[in-house]
Amino acid sequence: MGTQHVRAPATSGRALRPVLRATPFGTGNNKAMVQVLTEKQQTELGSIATEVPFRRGVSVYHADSRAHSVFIVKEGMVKAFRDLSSGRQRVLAFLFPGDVFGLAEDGHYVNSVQTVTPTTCFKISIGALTDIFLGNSELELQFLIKMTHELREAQRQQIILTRLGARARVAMFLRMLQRRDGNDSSRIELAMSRLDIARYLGLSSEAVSRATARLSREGIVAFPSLHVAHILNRSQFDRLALAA
Amino acid sequence: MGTQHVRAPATSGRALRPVLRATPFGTGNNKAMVQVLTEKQQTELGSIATEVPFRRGVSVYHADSRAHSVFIVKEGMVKAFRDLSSGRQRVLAFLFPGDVFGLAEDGHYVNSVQTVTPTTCFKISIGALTDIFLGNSELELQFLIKMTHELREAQRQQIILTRLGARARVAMFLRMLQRRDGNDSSRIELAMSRLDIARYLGLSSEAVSRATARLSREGIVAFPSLHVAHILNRSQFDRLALAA
DNA sequence: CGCTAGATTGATAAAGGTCAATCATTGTGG
DNA sequence: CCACAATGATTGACCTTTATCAATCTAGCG
Repeated sequence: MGTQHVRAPATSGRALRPVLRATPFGTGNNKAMVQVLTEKQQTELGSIATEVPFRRGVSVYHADSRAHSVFIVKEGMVKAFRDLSSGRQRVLAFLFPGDVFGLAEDGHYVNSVQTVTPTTCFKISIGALTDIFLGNSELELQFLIKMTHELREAQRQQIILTRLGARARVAMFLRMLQRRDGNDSSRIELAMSRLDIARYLGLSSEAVSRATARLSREGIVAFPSLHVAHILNRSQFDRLALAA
Repeated sequence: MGTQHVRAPATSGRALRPVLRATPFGTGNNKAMVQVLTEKQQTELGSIATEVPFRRGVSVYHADSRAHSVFIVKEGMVKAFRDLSSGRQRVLAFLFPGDVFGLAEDGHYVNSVQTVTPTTCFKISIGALTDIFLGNSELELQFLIKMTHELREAQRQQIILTRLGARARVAMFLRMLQRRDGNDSSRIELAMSRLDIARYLGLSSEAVSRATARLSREGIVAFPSLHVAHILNRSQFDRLALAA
């Protein structure tokens, strides 16, 4: 149990200002993820949120446990996963600042969530959240937009998981991280382990190793350290990563 | 263009009564999908909906086209898919009565949608829908619940698409259809083609053929016709289908 | 500075993709 | 209503890919 429940209620000091990032329904954002909350919405949401810090590699909650809270990542990164009966683990998503997790089904969490890096989350009681929704349908709309966005991400992932070789999967994964970072820098931070990448891409960790080794050998991507990637040949890289 | 736009506004005759099926956030439904709209919500939604019939195998809309409407399946079945640059097609979901599709990103549809069987949909202008959301946050909440539910489905699919053999994937697919039908009958209707099943399961159509042949040879599932499956050995079947 | 978990590399084998041929089903026109 | 054409399904042979097993290797961490 890594949960520390270090409280930081809105009343103590500065008000909390959660950020929610998504691609809105309407035109105008060129499909980019943007902050979808107005200042007013941030304040209202912040008023029912607490800030919870987690160390790296600790559990936020387990699948099938009773769901009391919804979380928004403020800082850091977590993984949402399920442990399969085979003993293996499947990583369904990596969640970054501005991402939501913890919306339940039938009162229970569907996935397990663990931190990958030290992470701070906004924690919001599900009851309080739905209460606020009743009086603030615009805020609620932002959550609807966010969940739609996450559905699209999951569907994109479905495409990657089939009919794509290990090399291409790794390339698309790197591109995903790159776009998350926002900057178009050729330098990409890989906070998660190779094993977690494998669990996310539906490959064995060996296959991930071989794919990175090959990308490196081919001069497309350099890996100066385990947790840093550097795009060397952008055109080759894009050819792989945009294959889908 | 299969769209016929045969209008059936709420004012002409009986009011439309859309059904929205999902697993609510809260406890009490044993994870089953239920109708989440109250009669009042059905009426309100129906008042801005039209009913649109489609023949089988026609396009409802194309990916990346401008999004004007959201759809709810009333009767029949559609598939949501993307055409990949390789020329192949990936089926992301089959949608049944009570399912929603057409929520956009950046003003454009994300997937293409075609009917598999003759289908009737409720068609709702996106503008009218978001307008209604502003004054009816409870109705909006049902859509949030629905999108969360669809996200879970997509994640379940991610699990199936990796680390599961062709035989097990087909078994899980049959089980999914069985649960959709609601009844626990051992008879399952397969309206879609083998090729669409393959596109959904991330397999070649040959692999689907071989998997069904093997299930049949092993006496687990019989296929009296191309579009009907019959579970013969329930325990063996469940062992395969519940593997994830 | 060693220890341990994670990462890499190599050899082998199983699973599914691909290509090719045949069979079945469905829809069409006579 | 039937014959035939066309599309979809099945089966077989072969090959590519990746999982698996096993042996090092390395990077963090105490």
